[in-house]
Amino acid sequence: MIEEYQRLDPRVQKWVFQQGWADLREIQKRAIGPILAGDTDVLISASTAGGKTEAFFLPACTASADQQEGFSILYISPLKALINDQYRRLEGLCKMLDMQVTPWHGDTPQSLKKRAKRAPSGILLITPESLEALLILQAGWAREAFASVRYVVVDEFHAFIGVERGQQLLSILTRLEHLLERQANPIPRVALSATLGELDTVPLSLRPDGNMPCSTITNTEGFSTLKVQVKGYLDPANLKADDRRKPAEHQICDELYRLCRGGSHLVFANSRRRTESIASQLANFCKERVVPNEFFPHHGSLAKEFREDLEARLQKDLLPTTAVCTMTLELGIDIGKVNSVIQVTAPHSVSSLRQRMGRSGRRGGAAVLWMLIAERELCSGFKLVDLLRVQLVQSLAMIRLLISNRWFEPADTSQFHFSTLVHQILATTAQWGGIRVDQLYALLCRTGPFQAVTTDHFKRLLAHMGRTTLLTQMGSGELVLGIEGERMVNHYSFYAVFRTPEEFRIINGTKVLGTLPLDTPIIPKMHIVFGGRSWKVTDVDTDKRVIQVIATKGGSPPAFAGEGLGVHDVVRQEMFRIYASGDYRIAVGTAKVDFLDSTAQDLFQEGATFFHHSHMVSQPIIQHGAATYVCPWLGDKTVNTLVALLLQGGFEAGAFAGIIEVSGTSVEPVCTFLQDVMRRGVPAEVELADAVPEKHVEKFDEFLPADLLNEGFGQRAFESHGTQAWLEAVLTDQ
DNA sequence: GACCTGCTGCGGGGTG
Repeated sequence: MIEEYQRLDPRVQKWVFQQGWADLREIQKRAIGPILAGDTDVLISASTAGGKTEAFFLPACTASADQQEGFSILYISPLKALINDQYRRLEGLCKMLDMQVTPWHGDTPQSLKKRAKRAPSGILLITPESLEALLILQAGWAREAFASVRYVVVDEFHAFIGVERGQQLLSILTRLEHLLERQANPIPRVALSATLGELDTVPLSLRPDGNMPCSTITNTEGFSTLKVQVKGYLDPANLKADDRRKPAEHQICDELYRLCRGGSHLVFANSRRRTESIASQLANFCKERVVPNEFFPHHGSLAKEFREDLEARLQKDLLPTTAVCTMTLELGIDIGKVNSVIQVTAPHSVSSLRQRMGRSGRRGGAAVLWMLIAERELCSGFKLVDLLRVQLVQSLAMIRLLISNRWFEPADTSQFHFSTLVHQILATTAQWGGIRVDQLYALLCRTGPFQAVTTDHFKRLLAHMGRTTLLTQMGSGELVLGIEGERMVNHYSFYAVFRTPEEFRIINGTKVLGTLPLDTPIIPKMHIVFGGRSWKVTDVDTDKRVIQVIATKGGSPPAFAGEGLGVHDVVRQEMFRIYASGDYRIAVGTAKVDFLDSTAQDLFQEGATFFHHSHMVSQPIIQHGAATYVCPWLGDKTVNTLVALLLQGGFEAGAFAGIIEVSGTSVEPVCTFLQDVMRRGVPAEVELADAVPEKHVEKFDEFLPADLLNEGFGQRAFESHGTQAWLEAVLTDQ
């Protein structure tokens, strides 16, 4: 391996020496060959703080240090904060090589942009949205400035796979190669990513037409040691004023105070609302005990200065600090490692749990995960979900899948992304001024990322875009922007492909505390919790979109916006396995490890006992109280499909945590109906979507014709084939 | 019963 190091530019070697590094990491050594060769795409996959950035930049800078004119490295990041980080980190190395580095995003000073505009050179650090703007507004300049680009590198690539923004990025890269006439001789794409699930599928996510081979470099180190404990809490029913029992959240805050004070921890509380509420309770505990506060909230609605202060405090590691946070501290930002990670309420997915756990484990020590789960004290008339203790069992299933099976959810790459296709049709048309239909289809769907879109889809979409004046077809057959299309493309809000709810600024006096996405009314005199403190609303200005507040004591949390996503088949099947065996423990060699405290064990026994008394091992459809329950123990696409079918059949049905409740009926009519559905065959996803009234989920969905909207929505929400298979498996013998 | 990300060009006013 020493020879690999020798292949780096002497000035790069000198920089490595100055860092005081004893040696390069394994992935850094292994990346040198493929990056220097520059004849393949490269996937570099390693855990947080694994040295991925240097693995790319050391050889890439070696290869391009002496190129004088034009950008040589195009670096793309999903976060502005990450661009600023990388700018600081690259300064030293690039000074050594006399290379220019330019950060370029919405907050970058014009002076830096102007300098690069006059004399583009070296490394450009940019967001997909800013790159989109360059292609649309400055295509001629871009063609010159990027003419000799040697590498395109995408940071946090996992954050792009299978989502709208990733489709846009891939489409932009295809358009760039086309603009530079590099189709026959593509620019190598390098993806830097946290460890990914199914590595074999990633190259196609990086280059959908497979027009260049891909080298994969991963580090093999996993968690060295792992300590996990699940703690259960009982939320008392009918609390009275003089009750000595405490609500579950209060018990959890007591526990958090004990576990966290004096150390460095991350508490993931899943919603901004719960994040606020827990952080403010913990801050109160510190106040009551007259000790300095060390508990702070961190989420996307909080003003940047509050977030950055907390990030800096965590990174400096001089004072004990606990961040109560949402996924804002899950990836990317460099905050170092913490003593432990604490998950309050069930995680949303195994992959997110895995990312979070990766934040723990200092200096090669054990990673520590606590999971605090509250279930309600049982009362008469309770629903199946409570009786089964589903939240607890879902958490146990996720821990087992992560640790025993080393499994986590793969990205969903089967979507059409019609909304982003509308955007890319407009963007490409704007970039070229005019374009032929066949060229557009070849670019976006044959070489670009919209491979699932057929020529038939494409024609129907273009016809609709013509009818709604997004596009106009010239006599020559060329497409140009229509009146509505011009209006959209010329507004700065066009460049991003994801939808944002309307936000209000929260202001105390003259100080902006942060922003709040609003979909429920906030009324004057209402009390809210924000930024870890309680406030009283004094004024709501709907024109300026401002909420004025003054400080108070106590108060109920604000309502935050958001939408749900799906639990995977594999998670629900693992839950079924745990219920059926009555055993959640993890096998280590021949021994079985228990990782629950006594309250959690009791709660689990309650759920498992109910499961067995109701014969749910063999009976997926049971009656309880005035309702019948259908329990497929499959992912939310199948659950959604069954609910849609039952509603069409005239039943009243709804689903909670994967369990379908059909009210006011018994097992027999439900079975008869589902057997009938099975014999006729489950309708296609697109037909099920037709019965859903509100299907506008993504930003440009409102510009789709009804048939494409149904097809796209059906694909993301339903699963007909799997539902048919489940019906056949459980109903055939009955 | 979620969560997160991003954005141009131009004109007017102040400062050195």
